[in-house]
Amino acid sequence: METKILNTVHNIPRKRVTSSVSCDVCENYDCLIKRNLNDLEDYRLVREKNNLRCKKGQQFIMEGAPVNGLFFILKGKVKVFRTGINGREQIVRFAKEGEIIGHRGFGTEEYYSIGAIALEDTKLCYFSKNNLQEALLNNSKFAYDFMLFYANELNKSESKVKSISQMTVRERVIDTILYIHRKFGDTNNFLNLPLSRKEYADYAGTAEEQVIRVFSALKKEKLIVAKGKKIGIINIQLLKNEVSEHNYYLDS
Amino acid sequence: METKILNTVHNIPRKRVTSSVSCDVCENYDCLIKRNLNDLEDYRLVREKNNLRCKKGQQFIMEGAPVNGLFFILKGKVKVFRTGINGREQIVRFAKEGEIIGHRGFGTEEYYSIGAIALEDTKLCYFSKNNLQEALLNNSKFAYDFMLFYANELNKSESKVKSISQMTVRERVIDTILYIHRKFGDTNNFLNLPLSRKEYADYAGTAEEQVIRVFSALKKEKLIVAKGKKIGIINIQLLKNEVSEHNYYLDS
DNA sequence: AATTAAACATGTTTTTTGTCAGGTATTGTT
DNA sequence: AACAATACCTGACAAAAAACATGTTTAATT
Repeated sequence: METKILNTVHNIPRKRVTSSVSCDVCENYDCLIKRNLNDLEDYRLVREKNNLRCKKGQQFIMEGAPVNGLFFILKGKVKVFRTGINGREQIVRFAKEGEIIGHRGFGTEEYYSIGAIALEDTKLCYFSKNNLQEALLNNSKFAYDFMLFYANELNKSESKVKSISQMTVRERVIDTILYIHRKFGDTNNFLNLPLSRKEYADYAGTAEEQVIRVFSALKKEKLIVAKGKKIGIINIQLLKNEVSEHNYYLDS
Repeated sequence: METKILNTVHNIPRKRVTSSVSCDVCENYDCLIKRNLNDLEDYRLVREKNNLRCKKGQQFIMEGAPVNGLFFILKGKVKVFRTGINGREQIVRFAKEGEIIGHRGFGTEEYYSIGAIALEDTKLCYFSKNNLQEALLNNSKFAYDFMLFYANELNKSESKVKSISQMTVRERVIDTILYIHRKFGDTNNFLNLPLSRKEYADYAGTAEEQVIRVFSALKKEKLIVAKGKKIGIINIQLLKNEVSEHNYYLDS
């Protein structure tokens, strides 16, 4: 158990700092920075940003490390987690292009309460806390956008509180499948983000065996197909129906 | 079951609009508006604010009602809840002087996802969404403060996700007692906010009977005293120890 | 003061979930 | 191809929690 925690921390290859990619040419129009770029070009925020590359499986935020800045995903997929009792991993969310990582530490928190691991080769943009603060305090529209972003995150988080405390294991697993589908979509009817049963469990807040059982049941009921990590949804409506009483609305 | 939901909605005495209390003379220095008052005096936000009075037990936010503004508690205590499956009430949090109610609806949400009930006679300040928006978009410091506020709320909410999914019922009940104690304090060793076992259950995410059982156990173990709704903590350290592995940090 | 309703309490049963133990299949590595 | 490692799967059992039943106390109402 103990070792498991440590495993995720040691032996991490150094992040490579690439030549900085300008925000001007960025394609992520969902990105909060990009959306406000017109007003921000003069700030150090965008001039001094850094780009990082992470290999698949690499952890780029450690739980407990001091917060010096904030990451945006330029390209790739990431899982955000925290370690609970007995080193039990809890996956907070999955993130893709344009999303922010580490913002939870931006408030009064001095240290990251979460860790982040790249699920595939990932490019990140890094903005320092100071530069961010400067931009926010000098641009009310930018600060307002950031505020709305947090407000939405809050809504999602609270929906999750509700789900966890009121859904059954089966419902939570279904909800997780739908979440992955909403967020990452599918190609050839297979979800675009391959996850292990363990990862489904860590997100749904249950044990690996339970996920396996639910998957087995859903396969028998012809609601999904599952070839190893490749999960396909056969009847999304029936799945949605099962969780519809609870406003399923966790993240998008 | 169904009727239970409805009961909370009908037959509500009209809110009385009192002569507006100026923010200048307000004593709630924790209030986000009050803290930024120097920069905000020229905005309609503070000039056009309204004051409302609620009797004990009165609901002043209905789930599903459109969001037109935002409430601050000038004086009193409030419970914020949402209705889950089978009309099962889930208490999101308790709030006191200076705190904001209804901010979850401020993001993209058009309708309140929560309801709010006064737990004692309560005075509220009401700010319209438009005026708030005007002030936020013209004052970066104010927007930044609001952003930080949401960031902190997010941290709390996510801590709660962690707790709920990893704590036992007993731990969650203890955690709730400690939460009430942190937030409302005690006098003569009795918590300042009297709640029913049902309300403890709705906050802790369990059933009334479970809370009663845990209370009984804690009484036998001489960790608390309980005379009806009056709950007193005897040994706070032992209680804290039981939940310390989990970062107990939900709200303050 | 009597009556009713609400809150509190506890024992029992049932359901759900977690854990353990032992498999097989799949994948990756040498 | 052989091997190890990992992921996947299933059954059996134990633990936890929820639901039910029922009784008692306390508070509210007439």
